[in-house]
Amino acid sequence: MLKGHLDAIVLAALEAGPAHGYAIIETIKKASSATFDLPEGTVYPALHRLEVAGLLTSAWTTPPGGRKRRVYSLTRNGTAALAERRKSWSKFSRAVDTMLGGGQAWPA
Amino acid sequence: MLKGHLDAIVLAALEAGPAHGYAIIETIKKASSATFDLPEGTVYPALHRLEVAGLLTSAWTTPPGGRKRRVYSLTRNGTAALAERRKSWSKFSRAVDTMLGGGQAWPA
DNA sequence: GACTAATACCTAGTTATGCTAGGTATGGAA
DNA sequence: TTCCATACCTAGCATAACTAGGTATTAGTC
Repeated sequence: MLKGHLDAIVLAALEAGPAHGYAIIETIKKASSATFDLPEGTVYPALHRLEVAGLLTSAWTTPPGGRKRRVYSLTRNGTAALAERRKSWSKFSRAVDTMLGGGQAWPA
Repeated sequence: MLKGHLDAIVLAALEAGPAHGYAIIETIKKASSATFDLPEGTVYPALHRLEVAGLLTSAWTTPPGGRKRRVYSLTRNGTAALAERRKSWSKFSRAVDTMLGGGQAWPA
């Protein structure tokens, strides 16, 4: 369970530039050292949600000699939402760290 | 939304010693500087879940000149589960910090 | 040429979680 | 006696993430 922070992670993955769903999954997997190996059934619906919410836009592209891809980009609102999510993650994680006692319990 | 970490927080609140539901809510509120101001409808069912799962035990007590309280204590399994939760929180939060870019974005 | 793996997308339905919104009851203070 | 804080409870709702299926193309292997 990604525990409500999926949106922030997906938005963050798109901060560096537009990408398609499958690539986003790979990016998240690599960037998190495989801690987050998200099934497609998690990510695709999330992308749809975020697009409906106006935080992303998508466009179908067909690279030469490649398959059709749906490429997502952050909208202005998406960028703002990401900043918001970062802030609330920061607050949330600091509070949990405090509750669980220091938060520095397991280095490495 | 406590995002799946409610159990860890409740277990941690009981680490210092047995407590009843209402007190647990107050403890969590204070310890988190009111970041977590949990409604009773969140905490009581969670306590029941944790008891059914064998991580807590409860006993009704009536302090002299006071109301009946249900006091919860960590079981051996509860203590083990807390350690487990701490570990997975640590892993989870480090991964999210990395994804969101350093995690040190908003001090204070 | 056939098969398999990787790429690339999708959705219906299940599950769990946390919350809303209600309810009960007692003790102390105004 | 009225109100607030304490102290417990539950039914039902909303949402999130996952399972488990499906389609289709390209590249590589046998």
